[in-house]
Amino acid sequence: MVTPLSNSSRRAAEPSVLPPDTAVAQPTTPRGRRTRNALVHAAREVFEEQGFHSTKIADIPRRAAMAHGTFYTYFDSKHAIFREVVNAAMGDLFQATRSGLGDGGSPVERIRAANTRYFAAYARNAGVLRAIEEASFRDPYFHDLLAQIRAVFVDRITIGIRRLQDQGLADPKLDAERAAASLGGMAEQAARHAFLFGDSFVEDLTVDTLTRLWARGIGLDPDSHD
Amino acid sequence: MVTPLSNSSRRAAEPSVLPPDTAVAQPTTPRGRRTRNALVHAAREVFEEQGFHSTKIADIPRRAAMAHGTFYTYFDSKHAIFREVVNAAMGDLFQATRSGLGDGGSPVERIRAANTRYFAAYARNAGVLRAIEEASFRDPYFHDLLAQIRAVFVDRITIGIRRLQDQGLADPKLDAERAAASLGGMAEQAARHAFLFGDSFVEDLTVDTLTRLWARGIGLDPDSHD
Amino acid sequence: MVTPLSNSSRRAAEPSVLPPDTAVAQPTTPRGRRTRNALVHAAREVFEEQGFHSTKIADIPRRAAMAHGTFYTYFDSKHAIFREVVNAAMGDLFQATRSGLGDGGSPVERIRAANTRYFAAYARNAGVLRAIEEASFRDPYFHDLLAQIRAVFVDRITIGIRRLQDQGLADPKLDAERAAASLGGMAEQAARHAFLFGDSFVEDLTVDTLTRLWARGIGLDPDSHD
Amino acid sequence: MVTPLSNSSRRAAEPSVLPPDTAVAQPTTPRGRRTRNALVHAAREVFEEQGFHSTKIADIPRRAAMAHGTFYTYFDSKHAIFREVVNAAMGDLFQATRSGLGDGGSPVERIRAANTRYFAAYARNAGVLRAIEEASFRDPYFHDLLAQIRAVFVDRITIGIRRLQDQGLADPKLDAERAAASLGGMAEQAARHAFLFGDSFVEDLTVDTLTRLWARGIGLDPDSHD
DNA sequence: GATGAATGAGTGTTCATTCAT
DNA sequence: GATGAATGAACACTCATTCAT
Repeated sequence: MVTPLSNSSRRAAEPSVLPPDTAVAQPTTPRGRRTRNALVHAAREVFEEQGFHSTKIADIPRRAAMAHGTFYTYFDSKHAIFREVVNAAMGDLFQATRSGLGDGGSPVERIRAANTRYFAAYARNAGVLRAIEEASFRDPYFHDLLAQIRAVFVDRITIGIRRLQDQGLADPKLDAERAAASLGGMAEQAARHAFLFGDSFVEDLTVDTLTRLWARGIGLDPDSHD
Repeated sequence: MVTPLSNSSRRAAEPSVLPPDTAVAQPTTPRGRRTRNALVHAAREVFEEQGFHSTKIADIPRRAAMAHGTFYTYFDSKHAIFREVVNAAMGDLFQATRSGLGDGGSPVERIRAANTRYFAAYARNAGVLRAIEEASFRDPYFHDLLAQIRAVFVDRITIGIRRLQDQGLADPKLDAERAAASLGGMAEQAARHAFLFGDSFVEDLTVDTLTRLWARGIGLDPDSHD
Repeated sequence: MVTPLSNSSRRAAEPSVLPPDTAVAQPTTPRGRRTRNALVHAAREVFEEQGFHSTKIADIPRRAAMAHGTFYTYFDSKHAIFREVVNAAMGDLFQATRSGLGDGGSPVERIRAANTRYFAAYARNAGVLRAIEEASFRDPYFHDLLAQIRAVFVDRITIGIRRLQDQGLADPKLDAERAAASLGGMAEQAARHAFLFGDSFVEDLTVDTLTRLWARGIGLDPDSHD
Repeated sequence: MVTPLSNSSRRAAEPSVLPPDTAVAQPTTPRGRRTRNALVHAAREVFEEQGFHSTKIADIPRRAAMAHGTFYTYFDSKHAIFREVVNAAMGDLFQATRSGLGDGGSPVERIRAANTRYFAAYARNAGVLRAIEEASFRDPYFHDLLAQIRAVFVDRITIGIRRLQDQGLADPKLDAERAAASLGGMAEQAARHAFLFGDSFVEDLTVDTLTRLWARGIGLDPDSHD
């Protein structure tokens, strides 16, 4: 889902979505570090432009203006360097959707704010997210990664719904976790279409519609301001 | 989205999502027809098992127990035979979600019924849908195909929402088309997770949650029975 | 060379350039004869249009609007059917350059007339001649065939030069046979460029220039009329 | 025609018959240069032995004792490497027939000398010329290349004939360019038969006969020594 | 005889990976 | 470390030929 809502508490124990790196070699010299960074940077560009499968390993050192063989000094495979690219992008996604949340405003306003931040973060990382999705069809590592990312967001949303249920504001008959999965999926799908597949996207209208459906779906009155 | 709602009317003019076939040769003899069918069946199996990109052309005639070259008697490319497989699966998807609809019951019950049929049809064709998604990342033909399929479902849903708005049952402030896209996306995403990615799926609960969110999202009371 | 001059005598013993056919089967029924003829006719068209190597066996029955397999009822190979096509064309070439020759006029006029007939016959069979040349690079059969055709023409020319030398009209220092080969080659090359390679060809001027060079080359005065 | 005559002047502006190279990669290291050269050398051998069409790409790296894939490091296609081979051979042909020309001797002696040099250069490059002719039947690039080569030689001869006409030595009624094309064609055809098709070739006799026909054809007395 | 489907050896091309310099 | 050339397994595609109907 890769979708927000509250998040509120739990600044600490977000499960590590980012598995340990298994790069071939960690550079020991500054020169080595520079080369490695240049490769990762080039890789992000190439993956964004060409997607995962169309990217040939040779494309990456070529983009970084270095010799083909240099790639293998630092990475085993396309898979390995893509992990690095993904880790950076996912860090941004989590940070952006977490920071400055959960404070003021009515529940509906907080849903709207979370959705707005979510769309912004998704848009920034759309190229990488697209490549992850593409890779996930054949690569269990990236499949699981996406599942973990979604779980984080679903957890956040679940907590938010439960709190609203506890406060008597949301429909107590809803299965909070399943509702969170559904609503998060709705937001993710909207973002996928807007940013991965290039469907027309009018931000305000989309966010507004999503927020109305979401709020009313769980039993809030989207037009109230309490 | 690949999601239903009503549709009721318009049994006739669903726009053709299935582009004209461009097969290399149409067999003229029964034997040829059998061989071609065997290839298409084998292809469906292989695509379901291995996805689109991992499938090598040679896998298909091998699965059908015939010579490699026979493939090229009937098809130009992996792309060409996959179209055939896809056409059959999409035909089922449209038929199943269309037939026997829109009749009795309250609006909420009709939403529930449509979602139930949708999930069933999606499950039957999950393997092919997964391969289409995979192919769509690199192949504009399949990208557009998915867009067209979604458009058909969004249209159906849009019409249903508009009717409920006309009847004073649904929130008139909703942008019907955008709401349709969002709700259809919610259902599609749920189906994707359940059937493409193997998330746990408890049918009744998922359909129930979706239906509640959907109904209340557009302003219906999910617990009313009118 | 494939070039004329006199020819005069020797109506009989022209060496057989056309080797025995080795077709797979000679049809015994009228239907079979029709089928076989249709194949040969189609083959000529296809070879003229596409040349020898580019022609695929399947092209020939397809052009003749019959089943692919029928080809093998009558011919073993592309080579075999091409022989048939070639035999017919070579027959025309010999007949046309032989008939109505050697009669009236001065020696120069007879040379001019022979060249004119030669160019006409070459033009009629240009497509086949081009295909023969193409085939001759890899196929000794057609290589030898061209050599034999040239030999016939060179023989004719040699005899003509010898007669003129005997009559005191041509340079007695010339090696008649080698001169015949050279002059025949000059005419053949002119025809190749004009008809095989599509160089510009102004018939009168080309024939006139060739005839002047040829006549004066062997010692005749091209402007005398005796 | 690929035939000389004088040329004398115009040492400079011979039109470039050799189109720009379109090689895939130019090696940057000595090792790479060695490999590429080895491929070109091997290719020349293979093309000379087997002709153009019978040569399979795999034959070339095999002859050079390297891996199949190495071919594609430097060349796109058989066509591309053949261009390299051809460029070298054509360079020799032009240089050899140009250098040391036009100096001493009577006009007839200069024609004889040019023919002698031409036959020698043709013989050195016979294998490549044969392959070019073979390729030219299906490949416009090589067809045009042959046409350009001939045009260069015809130009040279035309200029020689015009000079002799201006000096009152050659028949003023001759169309110089067409005569050049004819005489050049005669020489080329003689060379083709001798070196491409293995006809018997007695150098002195052939050159002598050609020279006599050529000289007398344009109006010179082959037995005069002025 | 005629048909047209089936066969599979032959060839071209790509690209991840290794390795000598 | 960096370089870029060399490798060869993997895969796509063609087409002459055979053969059951």
